[in-house]
Amino acid sequence: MYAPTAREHQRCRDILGPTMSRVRVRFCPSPTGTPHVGLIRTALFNWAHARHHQGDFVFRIEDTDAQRDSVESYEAILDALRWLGLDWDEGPEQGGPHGPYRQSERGDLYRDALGRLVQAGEVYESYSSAEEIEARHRAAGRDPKLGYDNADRALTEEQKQAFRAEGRKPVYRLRMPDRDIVFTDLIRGEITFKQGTVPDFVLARGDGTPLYPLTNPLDDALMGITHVLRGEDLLASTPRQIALLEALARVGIGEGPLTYAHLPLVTGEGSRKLSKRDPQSNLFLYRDRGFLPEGLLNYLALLGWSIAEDRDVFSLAEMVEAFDVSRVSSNAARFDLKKAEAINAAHLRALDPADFAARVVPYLAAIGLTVAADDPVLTAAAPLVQERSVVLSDAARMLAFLFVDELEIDPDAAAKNLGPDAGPILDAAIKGLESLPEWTTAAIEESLKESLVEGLGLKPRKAFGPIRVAISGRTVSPPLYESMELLGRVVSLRRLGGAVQGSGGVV
RNA sequence: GGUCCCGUCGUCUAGCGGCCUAGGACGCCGCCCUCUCAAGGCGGUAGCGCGGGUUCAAAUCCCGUCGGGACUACCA
Repeated sequence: MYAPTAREHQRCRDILGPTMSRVRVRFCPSPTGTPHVGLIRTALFNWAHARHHQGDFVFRIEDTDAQRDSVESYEAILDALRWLGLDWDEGPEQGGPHGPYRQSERGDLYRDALGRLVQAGEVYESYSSAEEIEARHRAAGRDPKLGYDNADRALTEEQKQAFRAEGRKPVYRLRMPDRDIVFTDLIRGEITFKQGTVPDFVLARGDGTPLYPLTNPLDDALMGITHVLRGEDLLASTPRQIALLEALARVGIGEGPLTYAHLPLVTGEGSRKLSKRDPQSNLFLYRDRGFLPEGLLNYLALLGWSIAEDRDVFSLAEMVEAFDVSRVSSNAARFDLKKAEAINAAHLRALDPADFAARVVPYLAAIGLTVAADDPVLTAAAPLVQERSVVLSDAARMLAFLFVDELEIDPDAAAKNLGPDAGPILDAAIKGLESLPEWTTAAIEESLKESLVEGLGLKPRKAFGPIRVAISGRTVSPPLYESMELLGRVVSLRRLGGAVQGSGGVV
């Protein structure tokens, strides 16, 4: 029977807070571009946190930038989550009590909140241009890159009138509190931002267009979010969000600051954040190659989290059971394709053979081969390639020779194994095989060994190379005798005969 | 420049003051198995950035230093 230790209990309280209220997390991508593996890792950790605590996983689309957002990208994100099996309790195409879940449809809410903040004096109109701010810093001998200097905090009505008369448009800025902002990050511990280091920031344009710094925390408040698990790249914006959440609470929206956990960055080669431009970041490239959702998710989980000291292959269900955000590592993690492949291969090998066969079908289709999931040849051959594959496209490629009419022989393989030496080997093989009473793996093996190893006195390696290439077109293939049995006597002999033409005939 | 985060094998990590002559995994190397390639088995390679301090005892706590990174938009 499970009994939490004192430490686990304390950690649980730290995570849930004193009220132990229902956990609600959110995944809130902006639909720009292709889903990034780092983004998906964030979704995974949020999802796992919600499921572990029997909480809610809210999915929200932050499409407030008409310039960059696209429907393709929106659909790609939904496609990605569905492919991976990360289901959401509230969100697009699912609904929920806090909708709409696309920010482009929440304009009224933002206007209302902004109005309340302005009325309460939490937010003020600011007319300084970037050039003016920089000029003031220079004049005062300060670093010009310091950012906004809070100069418009106390503008009088006359001054504002004067600016408007010049035709200038204001922006709305939140008045930051005059004190340090301290919060406890679930992963990093206590973090302090000194008073005065975070300038008043822009919430909305003069025409009322709400910006991310407003909409993101506001929606969190409106949707009752309790925990924010996000990339470390957003750590620096936390004091602003806390200040906003406090201001919102004062005007009757939400209950103040949330609990934060800043996940380590996912880096690429070198130690830089994995770029959106780097193909390695593109989730769909992994799907196209035939990564399994469970394999990729398992690997992504390893980027910052570990399930146990001596294990790193696990299922999603096991992850949900064990996931504890406070045990996520705080240092950046490099995306390592080799390891991702190894983890995926482990999941691939663990698949039930019929399941594996069914999953290979789309990858056969991708190379132009229409094969039914219950095709007997596929059913028989799938297990032979299952443990030889890292991704499903590997399996499809290895299986292809069984389903093509005209075998295409890899030129390198031919050069290596179908040279002049091959003629006699192929001839001897054909001669032995032709008279076989039964076309079975065992019979084929016996025949080939007899005619080549014993008959011609060849080393097995030397003997079977040409046969393999003639049969499969490649130097790497499923086990030879099984392959020949599956191919059938007629096709096998035809391919061997064809190879003789191409090699021995040249001599 | 400023603010903040981070620093254990090449990489991802375990480690929460004695169980650490630092454990696992990927990678790499070697051997075994073997019709190719895998898988599997066995063995090996390699790490606490540095300097102080606290302590009987530090990878673990503190300070400093060096190094890396993120952010620094009327984008999200």
